[in-house]
Amino acid sequence: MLTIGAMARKTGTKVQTIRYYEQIGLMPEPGRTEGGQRRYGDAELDRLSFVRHARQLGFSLDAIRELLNLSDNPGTSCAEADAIARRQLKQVEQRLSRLEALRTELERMVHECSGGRTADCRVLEVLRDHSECLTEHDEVGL
Amino acid sequence: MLTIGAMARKTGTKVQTIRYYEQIGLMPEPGRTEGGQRRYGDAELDRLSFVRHARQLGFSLDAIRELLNLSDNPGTSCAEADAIARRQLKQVEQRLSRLEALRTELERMVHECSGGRTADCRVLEVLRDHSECLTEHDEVGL
DNA sequence: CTTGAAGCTATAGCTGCTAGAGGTCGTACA
DNA sequence: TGTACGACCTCTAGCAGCTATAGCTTCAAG
Repeated sequence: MLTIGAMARKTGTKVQTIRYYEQIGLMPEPGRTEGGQRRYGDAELDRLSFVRHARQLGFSLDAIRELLNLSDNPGTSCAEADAIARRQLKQVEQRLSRLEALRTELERMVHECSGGRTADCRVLEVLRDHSECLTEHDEVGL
Repeated sequence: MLTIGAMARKTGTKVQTIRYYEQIGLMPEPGRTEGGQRRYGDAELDRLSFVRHARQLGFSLDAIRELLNLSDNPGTSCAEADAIARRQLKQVEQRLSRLEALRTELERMVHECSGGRTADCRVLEVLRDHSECLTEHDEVGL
């Protein structure tokens, strides 16, 4: 039987975060000692690992909830899990291309700065005048 | 004289967001009509454009506050603005490499899914067992 | 003079945690 | 058996950066 602290150590999660997952229904309510402290078994450890791993891959808590449901019903088609993963991949790709545009723009800003006075600082100038941008970059969004 | 709605349209900002920027001191308190409605001039429009553009480039509101201060004092050295931009560039580069690792991992998950039952869905399997990952991907962080 | 869009304030909510206060439990050691 | 002390408990508030709602007032066109 694992304490919440042991769970936290094994999964690299903060104790508070585990309690938060319980609160929002991602983790089940565990058993308690007589004094009211949580005690976990291996199933809960696996579930928490699943959640953490999915978070590291950038899945939202809502997506993870769905994935957990699918994982709990092993007979159903995996098409849905696949769809969720594809959606996530698409998002990551979109973010990547936006970030690449930003990198280009920032590099240009930084390389053109000659180190003089702010009056003619290229960094500030570019920020002042959007038309100087080579790329479109509307919304960074995560 | 521009209404808040006109400002919003011209800069692609929500009206509420402009009021929010005023509240946190990023935008100055504008003049008002007798009835209490905000009226803006060109200086405010420029400032808001600056803020929005910097946001699109991923700068935090705190960084923008600093950049605005520098922009307001044209005599000072632009070294600081340069430093802020470089910091931002570094962050973007870090995010890029993390996202690239995620993309690789997600692609692998998705490509290996054969479309069967969730019992042996590769997507769920990978999530269950972190050791199957080829790359390290601790923390996505924005 | 009326109508309706656009403005106003104030407050709460979103995601995904994280931190703090103030108190209780569990266990190892003397 | 007592006690010390770390780990646990609940509850609440806070972070970024907005966004949305409710309930009201103002502005400008017809």
